[in-house]
Amino acid sequence: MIDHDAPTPVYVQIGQIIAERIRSGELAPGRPVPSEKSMVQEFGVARDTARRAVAWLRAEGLVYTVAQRGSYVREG
Amino acid sequence: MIDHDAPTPVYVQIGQIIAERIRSGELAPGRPVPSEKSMVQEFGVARDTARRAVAWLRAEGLVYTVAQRGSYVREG
DNA sequence: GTGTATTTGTTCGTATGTATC
DNA sequence: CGATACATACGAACAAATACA
Repeated sequence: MIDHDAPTPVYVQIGQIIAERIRSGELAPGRPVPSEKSMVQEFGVARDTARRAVAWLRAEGLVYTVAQRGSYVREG
Repeated sequence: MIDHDAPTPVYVQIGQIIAERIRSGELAPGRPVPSEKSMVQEFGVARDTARRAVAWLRAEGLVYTVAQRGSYVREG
């Protein structure tokens, strides 16, 4: 799943996996994306890495984050 | 603000800027100095460099650091 | 209304790898 | 070779706001 030896940073790999779930419709607009904690568990990474993944998704314009709530798939 | 081409290391330049704020009274004794993160944002450097700046300020005896809390201007 | 769990926000500590000077 | 600088990654601790039983 995650390749720590790949040239692509782990946080980008995770971001791309989530992005694929969005693109495929598995994660529909308005729906919450996995929490940092669940990403830590699912991918076996540090919270720092999970946070970077979410930040990457935000930078890609795919999600938005609400403090103390979570991140959600952007509409449109 | 920061001159990456100067002979003085960037972390020292930042340390001197903070030191000046302390000397001028802008940062009073007991008050927290900017966090590593805010230094990263304000000066556009890596966290590593921000940490070196704080370490420099500690070495100069101007601040002390509390884990998971921050660094503060030394009294006296 | 009260407490507990969840979730993001923020902070410093540590280590590794790469590149440059 | 050593110092500097950046990027990545994991760890630890606490705060604050929200959600829920």
